[in-house]
Amino acid sequence: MQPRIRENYVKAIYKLCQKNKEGAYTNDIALALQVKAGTVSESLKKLSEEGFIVYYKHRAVKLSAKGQQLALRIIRRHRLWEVFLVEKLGFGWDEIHPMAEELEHIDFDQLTDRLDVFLDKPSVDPHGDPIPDKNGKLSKVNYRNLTACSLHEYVSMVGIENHQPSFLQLLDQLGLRLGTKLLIKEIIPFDGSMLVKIGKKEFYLSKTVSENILVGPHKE
Amino acid sequence: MQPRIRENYVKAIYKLCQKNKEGAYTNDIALALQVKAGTVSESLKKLSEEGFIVYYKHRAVKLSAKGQQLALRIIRRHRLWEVFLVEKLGFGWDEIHPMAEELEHIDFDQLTDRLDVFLDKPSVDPHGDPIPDKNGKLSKVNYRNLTACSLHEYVSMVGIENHQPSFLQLLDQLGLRLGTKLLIKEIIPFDGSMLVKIGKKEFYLSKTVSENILVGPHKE
DNA sequence: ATTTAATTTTAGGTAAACCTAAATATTTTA
DNA sequence: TAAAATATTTAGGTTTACCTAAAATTAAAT
Ligand SMILES: [Mn+2]
Ligand SMILES: [Mn+2]
Ligand SMILES: [Mn+2]
Ligand SMILES: [Mn+2]
Repeated sequence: MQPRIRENYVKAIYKLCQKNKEGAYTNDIALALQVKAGTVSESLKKLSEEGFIVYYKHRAVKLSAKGQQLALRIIRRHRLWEVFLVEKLGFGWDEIHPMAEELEHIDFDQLTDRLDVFLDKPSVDPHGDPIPDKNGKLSKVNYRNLTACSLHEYVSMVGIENHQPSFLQLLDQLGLRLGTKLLIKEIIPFDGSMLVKIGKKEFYLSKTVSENILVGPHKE
Repeated sequence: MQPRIRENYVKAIYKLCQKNKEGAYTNDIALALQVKAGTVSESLKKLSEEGFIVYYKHRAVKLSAKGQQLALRIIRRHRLWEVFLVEKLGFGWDEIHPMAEELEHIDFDQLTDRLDVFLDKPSVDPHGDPIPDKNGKLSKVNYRNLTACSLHEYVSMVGIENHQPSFLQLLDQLGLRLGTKLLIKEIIPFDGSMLVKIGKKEFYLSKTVSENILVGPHKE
């Protein structure tokens, strides 16, 4: 199996396993990779033979230790390149994903490690997602969803749960970026929206928006 | 035809055309790409249909205008990434080729152009090779071979004609890099070697070495 | 100008990653 | 628990980039 294709499968399975504890389902993998389910079945057999996944027919698949390692290497590269694109080349966080999707497949340990040093060993990417270290260790963060916060809480935006450009552009427009502090002034029971204060401005965030915002304590 | 494969063919043909004015021969392309001649014949037919080359059976092929454009885009990306790897990540000029060989295929105009700006629009790569501009224009340089220089000439190293790591490492060892000034103290008729003075040191360069060194006038 | 040698193309085949559609297995609903 | 719905796998087929070996062409050497 061709490395780039293997990598895309392994990464997709990794991401799906984070949502469904059970594992990744054939149809979901097919959707993620934009191929047909039959193709996925074939590929799963190969990935299993190669030792990257644990696979029993008709059951959701999980990554093996070897598969996890590979997934974390790809995610490390993806996120480091995203930092590069934003910090060094000045791209917006809504523009970088397709480029990182290609750059992540370039597999030279020296390149990754030197890039890491060049970027000052960042711990998170421009979307607030943590970057695995050289050994594939992923610092687990304890982010809360904005909708889980209580009235009058004062929090800081640390991540997002939706990476669509349109969502990122909306956040830009609202002046919401990583590190932005916000105070919850009011929670509207009717539609779940909330009134927040950011800097000097106050405005409403729809539930759909706040559901996709992750926050941490506003320790200063 | 898959973009990466097309790009490797087009680049190989471009390079071969620089040597043989006639064009690129099937066998030479096969050698450059490490495939069999039969495979090249097939591919040439496709590249011709796609309009990247001018192809008559049993004749050496040349790039069309469209093919040249593509070649220069790839070469631009290759050389810009090489500058990045050396200037920003601190790699040696003997280590970067395989990485650039992969990076050159990442095709986002914005990425290339911003990288160019980030690197201060370099005009040459770490090997002294000129970098095509955004419009594919390649400033043609007028380098002379060191062996073509005369006794007591004072010149500056501006390029090389051999990119093998072992050659680059030898130059490192001798303290010869781009911009190094050298004075030709003596030319030995017997083996074509020359005695050169670099800084305070003097030593002999074999003909094999000096044949692969390109120099320009030592204007200061 | 032949014959020989070298080069290139063509013909026929393989393997990988995809597809569609039929068959099978699992899960849900009645 | 049997039928219906959903999910997955399998079977058979396509395309692309590769291969080998034979055939055809071109170039070189008698
Ligand atoms: Mn990818
Ligand atoms: Mn990201
Ligand atoms: Mn390449
Ligand atoms: Mn170079």
